Amino acid sequence: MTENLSENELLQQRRSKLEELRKQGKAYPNSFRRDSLSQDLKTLCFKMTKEELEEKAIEVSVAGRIMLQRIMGKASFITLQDMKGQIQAYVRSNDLPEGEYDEFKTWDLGDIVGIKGTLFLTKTGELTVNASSIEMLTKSLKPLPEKHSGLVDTEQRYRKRYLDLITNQDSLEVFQKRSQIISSVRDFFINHEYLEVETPMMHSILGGASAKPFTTHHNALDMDLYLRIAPELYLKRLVVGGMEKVFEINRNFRNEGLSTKHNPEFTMLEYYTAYADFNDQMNFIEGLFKHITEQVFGTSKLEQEGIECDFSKPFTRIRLKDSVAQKLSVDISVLDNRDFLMEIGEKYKIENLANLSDGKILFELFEELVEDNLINPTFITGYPKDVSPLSRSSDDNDSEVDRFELFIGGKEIANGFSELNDPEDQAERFRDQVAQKSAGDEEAMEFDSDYVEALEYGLPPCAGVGIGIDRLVMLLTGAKSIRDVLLFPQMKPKN
RNA sequence: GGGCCGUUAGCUCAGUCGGUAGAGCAGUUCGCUUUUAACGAAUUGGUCCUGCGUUCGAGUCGCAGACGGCCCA
Repeated sequence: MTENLSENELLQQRRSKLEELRKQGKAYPNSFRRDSLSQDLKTLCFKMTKEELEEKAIEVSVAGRIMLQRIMGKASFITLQDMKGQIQAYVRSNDLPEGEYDEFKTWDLGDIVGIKGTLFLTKTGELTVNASSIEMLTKSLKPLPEKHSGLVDTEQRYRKRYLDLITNQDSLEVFQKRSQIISSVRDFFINHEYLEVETPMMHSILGGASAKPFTTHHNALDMDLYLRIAPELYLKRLVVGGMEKVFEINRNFRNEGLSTKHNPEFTMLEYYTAYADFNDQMNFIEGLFKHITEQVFGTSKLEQEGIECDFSKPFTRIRLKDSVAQKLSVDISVLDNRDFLMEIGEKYKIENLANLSDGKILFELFEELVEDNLINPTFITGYPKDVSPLSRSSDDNDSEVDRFELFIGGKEIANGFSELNDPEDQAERFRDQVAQKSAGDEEAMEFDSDYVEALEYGLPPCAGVGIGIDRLVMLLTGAKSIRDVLLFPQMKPKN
């Protein structure tokens, strides 16, 4: 927006207040230092009586944004908000130098101020700073959203997240929880001797997942690069290099539509463990979830879609084919029958049916019929090989791979498998991907010969897992949209 | 990509059958020394998302578009 002459009256009023501060040399100072945060003071004084507080006469400096004002003729209450919450201050004309109270009365909601004074309890028992000195630290030129409702307009909440955070406590709490969840994940891995690493975000070969990429260009090298869709192939190179336990928490980019479940950039946890298989990883995940829920929420029991889930108990494990057979109330053996699969596939309107392999049809049926109903934490195993180009083939069934996905609340939360470490098998799977790509599959991988070479040096038997952090945070905070767990979700620019 | 819904004061929202644009909060002015969504009185403030059309007259009806939300693919 361009600055124009007919500027809003509210803005003009505040600007002239700022001009007055400038004249007095009191605009935007940075010499005030606080020594206390709102919630810390409340915790400190929690059990003290009015008399005890008076006797101790605790001197504090607090700072924050004015969220509420109750202005009276010669004394006022204001509510300050800082990073930990809110605290009330009592500003009395008699306790301030001549003229300051009148100046104080021109302060606006949203201004950022510093206050020094002594703690006391009001007659209704609220901890309050009795101001002995006050200072305007940052004049706010724009009025805050309405004080009761906060910022409601969804679009503005995403575009101007700072206003959402100032006025909506719930929103702030989601992001505090997000931070705690990620810390808790890091703790868990570091305690289990994993090394945190960062691998390239810009890839010259597309791989590690099935997705459409963003493309960018490196000028000096005059070459196109993809923003990564997954870190997998780099992390496994590190395992070849002897980093036997590695994890990375970082952004992936996928060139797809936006929805309540998708943002073009999203955060992924991936980790790899040498000398472990997919069964070990399922056990490990159970431990991870128990750790996160207990550490962040203080309980392992959280409600999902109206059902209480206990994350301290072992998760349900069921084979993909069994779950589909159960849903259809048919014997598992009929799912090996192509004609039957075609018939059911038709019934559930699966596209391009004739060109799909049996495995792919089964997979699509699973997504269509079963996925949404997996509310309690459930591991699905026995994935078809042709939807899993990087997974190790199952020892006892050549058409399946040693892979699982974890579903909670009807959403896919984790995907893991025993890694394919046979370079010849891997080369074969890449060739298959390339064929699918030239047949028009935009999401197919490219042949990564450098990766195959790494495998030729020897990737120890290992297993890896990817967990979508945004979805995990949605799950644990009850957020309905991924935009509610991303500070700045992708939006179209206005104008 | 398709369907439905939304966009009115800084914010939260009303606006009937097409006939001068409304409230609460915020702001301004006055009063008020323990209030707490402070209170009482007065008062300022509008690109009704944009464009085109219908009409004597459009916030309201029609068409197109922008942005957003939800659902579906």
